[in-house]
Amino acid sequence: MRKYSLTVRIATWNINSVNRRLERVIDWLDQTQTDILCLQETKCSADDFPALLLEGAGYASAVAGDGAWNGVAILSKVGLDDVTVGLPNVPEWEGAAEPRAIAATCGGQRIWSLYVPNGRTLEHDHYQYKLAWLDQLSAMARNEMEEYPNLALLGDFNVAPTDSDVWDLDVFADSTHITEQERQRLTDLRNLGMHEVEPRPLKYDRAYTFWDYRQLAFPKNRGMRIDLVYATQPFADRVTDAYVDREARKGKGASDHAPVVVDLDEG
DNA sequence: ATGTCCGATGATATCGGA
Repeated sequence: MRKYSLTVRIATWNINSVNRRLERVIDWLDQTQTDILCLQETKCSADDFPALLLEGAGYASAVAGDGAWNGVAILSKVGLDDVTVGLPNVPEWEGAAEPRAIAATCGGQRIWSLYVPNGRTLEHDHYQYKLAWLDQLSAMARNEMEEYPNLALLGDFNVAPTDSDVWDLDVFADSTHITEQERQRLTDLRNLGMHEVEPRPLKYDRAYTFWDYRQLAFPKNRGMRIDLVYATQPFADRVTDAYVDREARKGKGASDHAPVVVDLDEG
């Protein structure tokens, strides 16, 4: 339930296909009274995005998408202005710029919805693409911090910030998501003066945000915390709560990610 | 409670990606 104080509720959720998940997303928005939702892996073109149905639910949409893969969006019922599609100087994958970043100014906040490349394996070109992409993310943040005091980067970073953010470190030996190189890119964001907004778990010790669909990973809590929020100091100072809504990972028809929710004092 | 799910394809089963 909403508190009586003035709060903006912002969330990020990798939904693994917006069209497969639309009813769930709209129900979740209604239940949680979320004001701004960053989506990743919408897996649909901007033209096919269900903007009218979301508008019926009270949300304006900003969308980047070109088909079956990737795709990001921002939904907002507190304003959606100055939309920017894509990172400046974004590295290409196989000759094309992928839809992995979108920004908008929602109320008083500058919000980015981000889907960082997975990297696949350490030997794969996709891993170098991931590192280069994260470098451009830092470059964007450095520039936008000057213009927007209340800036936040939310999304699926595909990086576990610490060893405690994966369920079994041994399983990830020689894998992406935990390497020093990837974590250095998160350190780069902190060195710019951004702060990680760490969500509290609603169950268990760690606030994982992703559990593989396979091998009963969710019931066994074999998860990873890879959906992250980085914010400027003025933004971070307004945070009154942050948590992972693992309930949204339950049941048939769930995404393999749970939403990260951030409550912000409107001041 | 749960032993995968998504979208695409010379499709109606198989594959890449996650």
